[in-house]
Amino acid sequence: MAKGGGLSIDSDPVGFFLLHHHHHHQQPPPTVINSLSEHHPSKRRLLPAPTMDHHPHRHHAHAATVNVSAAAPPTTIQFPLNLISRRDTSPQPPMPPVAANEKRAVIDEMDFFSIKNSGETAAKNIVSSSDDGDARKDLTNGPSNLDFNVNTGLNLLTTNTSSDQSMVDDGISPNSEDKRAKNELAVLQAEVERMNNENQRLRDMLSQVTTNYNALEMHLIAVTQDQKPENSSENRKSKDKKENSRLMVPRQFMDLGLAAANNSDSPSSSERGTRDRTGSPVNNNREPAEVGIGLDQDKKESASGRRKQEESPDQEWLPNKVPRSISPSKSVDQTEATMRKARVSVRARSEASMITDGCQWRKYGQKMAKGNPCPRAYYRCTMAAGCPVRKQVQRCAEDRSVLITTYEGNHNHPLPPTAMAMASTTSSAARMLLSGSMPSGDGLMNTNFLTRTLLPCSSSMATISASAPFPTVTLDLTQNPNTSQSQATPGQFQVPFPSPGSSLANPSAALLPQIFTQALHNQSKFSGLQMSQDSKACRLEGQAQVPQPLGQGQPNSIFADTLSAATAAIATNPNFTAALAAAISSIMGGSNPSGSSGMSSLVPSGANNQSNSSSNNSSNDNKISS
DNA sequence: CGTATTTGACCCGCGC
DNA sequence: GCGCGGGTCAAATACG
Repeated sequence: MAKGGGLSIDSDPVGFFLLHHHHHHQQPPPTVINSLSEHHPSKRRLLPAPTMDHHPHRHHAHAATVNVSAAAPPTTIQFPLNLISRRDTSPQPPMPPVAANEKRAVIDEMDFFSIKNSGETAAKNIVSSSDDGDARKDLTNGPSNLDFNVNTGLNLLTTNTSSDQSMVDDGISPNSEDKRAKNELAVLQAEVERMNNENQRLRDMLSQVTTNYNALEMHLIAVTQDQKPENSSENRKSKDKKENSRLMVPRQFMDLGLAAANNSDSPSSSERGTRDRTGSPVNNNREPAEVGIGLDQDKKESASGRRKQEESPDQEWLPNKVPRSISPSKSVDQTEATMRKARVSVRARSEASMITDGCQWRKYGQKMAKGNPCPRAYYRCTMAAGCPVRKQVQRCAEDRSVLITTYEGNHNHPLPPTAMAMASTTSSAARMLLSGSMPSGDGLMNTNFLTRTLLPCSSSMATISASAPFPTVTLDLTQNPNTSQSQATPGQFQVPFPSPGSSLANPSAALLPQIFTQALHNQSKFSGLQMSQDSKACRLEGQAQVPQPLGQGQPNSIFADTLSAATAAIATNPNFTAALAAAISSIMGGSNPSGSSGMSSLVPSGANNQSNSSSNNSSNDNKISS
């Protein structure tokens, strides 16, 4: 890291300045300098190079740095997401809770997605059991793990109550032993009861979800019928899709995974010209088509967009982005102009300077942001030439142990499975935000939808903020297992993992974004569907999206997917999994002849690919600083 | 020598 | 119109 932290630069300002003059601009040098010095008085020389690591102590806590939603109350909708259980089984070694502000061992990156880490179990299994349609396998594997986990929880509990055998060994009288046995029994009974309750609750939730699904399906059917005239082929496709979804919910999951893996189609785009100041405008037109990523545009905007090319919205993807602009003419432009870049922000406790998300990043800038003593680092994806994806990494001002990573844009290249989760998360979130830009009706609905879908297993908090600068979805992985939900869900064993942060390193944690993504994605599709009757838009979505799973272009599958996502989310949580396995499989079985297969496919599919190839990729994984 | 990082300057939108 | 602040560029530099 500390590559000689900028010693030299001071000397050459002149030459530098000259070179930059292509844009002879207003600002007289002095002003700039002044302003800089003003803003960041000390920072300049003070920050040792890589700064991310150095956090003196907390000073003024202040605004959440990255535009994490926190800012806008009104536009911010919070809902329990629940994807991850903090506790996830993590033999996870590192990271003592949080304490270590001081002596952070300079871990370069927190391995967010690597599955290899510490033989992860649950998540891995879930993921790995794959699509080969061997449902049984999945079930068997899954449950076993699940059971294991559950048991673990119980044990812990019992242990807490001092019911361990070891105690006996310690030489306690038979009497006490009896007592202990009783206690244990009581505890177990309580546990059982709790489990029952939880089951009940979950069952209810499932039924609710199912109901919703049906309703949505009906709705979708109605909608699609309306659109029918458009593209016969398209329609047919969607229809098929629909049927598939209905019959084979599970399959969809698998599709998701595969699609994700396949998404490679866009590589060609890599040649998208140097998006530098020079080329940006020209290339832009084609990019979208080739790359086919709706968000790319955003990206572009961000990258070269600054240069102000913004108003050449390609109609092609325009629909995607600004689907439902209300007043066509103006709104479109405005939307364009205002086009905000959708972002996904992940808050996680980490001592590392950066989380490992499976991509390769190159740092291209670092700046002090107002209100946060910690510098913000800017990274760009380097896995492909023109990849527009950027991310910002910054420590939270209030809690230096929290690392805030904000992603922006879609990758225009194939991603390693390990990177899929985050990538698809960002793209989906962005899409959702953009498509659902309508704060009112749709947005709300969407949110509710999502919320309800994921509610069942909420443990982490997701925040959607459509508020200013950029619409942002924030995944807060720093919070303790959900509040409300946890209580509602006695079945959750929170004991095991006191420090949520550490759990992030777990694979299961890694699934969160993915799950979330799927939900968002589906959801966005849904909203998109509603708003845009333009079949084209639909098509674009189906094809273009790189990271996306594919089968989803079709409307009807949406809910199914979401459901799947939710299920997957649940699956990530061993506790829930155990409880839900049966229920879900039964439900799946309802729509699909083979219940078991349904279940199996559910879990593994999306994640599946990930885990499988992850092993390979892990090596690839970003190596940013070090 | 090639690649990655550092870091001041530049660009641009926004609020006053 | 100006200044602020966020984001990006790219020369200089460090590193392997």
